[in-house]
Amino acid sequence: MKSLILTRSQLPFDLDLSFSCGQIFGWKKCRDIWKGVHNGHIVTIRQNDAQIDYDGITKQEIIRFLGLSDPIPEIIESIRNHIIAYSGTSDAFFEAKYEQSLGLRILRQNPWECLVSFICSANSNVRTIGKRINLILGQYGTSCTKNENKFPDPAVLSQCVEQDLRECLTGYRAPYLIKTAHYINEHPDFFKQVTEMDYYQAKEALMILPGVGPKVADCVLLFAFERLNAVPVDIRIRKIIETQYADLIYSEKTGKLSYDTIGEFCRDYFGPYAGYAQQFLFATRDMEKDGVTRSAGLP
DNA sequence: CGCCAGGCTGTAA
DNA sequence: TTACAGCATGGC
Repeated sequence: MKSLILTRSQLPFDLDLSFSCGQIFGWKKCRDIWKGVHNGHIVTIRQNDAQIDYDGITKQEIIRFLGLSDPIPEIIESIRNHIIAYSGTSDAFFEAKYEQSLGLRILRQNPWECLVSFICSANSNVRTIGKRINLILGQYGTSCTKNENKFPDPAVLSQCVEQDLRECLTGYRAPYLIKTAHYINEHPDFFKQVTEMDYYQAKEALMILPGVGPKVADCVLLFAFERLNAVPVDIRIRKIIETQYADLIYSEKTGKLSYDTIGEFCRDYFGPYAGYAQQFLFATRDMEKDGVTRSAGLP
C-alpha cells in the first residue's frame, strides 16, 4: 500500500467516523482496513493516527476524496460567527455535537455512485442501504479481476430488468434507478453541467431525475459536488432543528416546518458551511460502532 | 407483531 | 401551496 502522513493542518482526521456517519454506503471495515468503491474501482484505506495507507487510488485523488484539504478551523470559525450574528449568542448544543465529531470530513464521492446510493436511501436505514449498494455491486458490477468489481455505470444499470434489480432489496426504488440511469446515459454531460450551476440551479436539475427529491438532491450536492451549503433534511435533522432551534424559527413561522424552511434556516444560521454543521449534528459515535460490528463477521 | 428508517411520486384539496 | 396515501424491506 502507498501511504501519506497527515500534516498538522489536516489533523484531527477520523476515517472511521467519516465513513460511518451515513454519508457513504457499502464500505466495509475488515480488521483495520476500509474497503469500498470510489470512481468505479475498489479502494482500500487504513488510518494509523496521522498515517494514511491506501491503494487503488492516487494521492491526489484520496486527498480530495477524504476532504483532507478542508480548512476545518476556518469552517468552524465561520459557523460560529454566523451563529453569533444570527442569534447573538454562542450555541452550546452545536459545540457539544462538534466536540463529538472531531475529525469528521465531508467526503467527495463520485457523483454517479453517490446518486445511486441516495436513491436507494429513500425511507430506509443506513445498514440496509449499504446492503443494497453491495448487492448491486455484486449483481451488476463488471469484473475486472477476480473478486473485484467495478461499479456499474449508467449504461449497465439502464439496461437491467426491474425485477432483477428488486432482488437487490431496492423495492419500489428499482424503477427510479433504471430511469435515472437511462437519463444519465442519454445526457453524458449532465454531471459536468451540474458542477457549473449555482446551488439552487443544481438542486433543481438533480430533482429532474426519477427518485430524486429535495433530500436526495441535497445529499448528492453535499457529498459529491462539494456544495458545503447543502443541508439534507431527514427525520433526524428535522427533529433536532424542531427541538433545539424551534424558538429561532417559530417566531416567524408556524405549523409544520417545510423542507425549505429548515434548509434555509440552517443556511442563515450556520452560514455557507451549513452542510458541515448539519453533518456534525447528524453524526453520532454509535454509528461508528455499528459499522465495525457490521463488518466483524465478514470473511 | 408494530414501528421506524438519511423520501419520493402522484393525487386531491 | 400544503396534505396525504402508497410504496418494499430490513432492523429492532
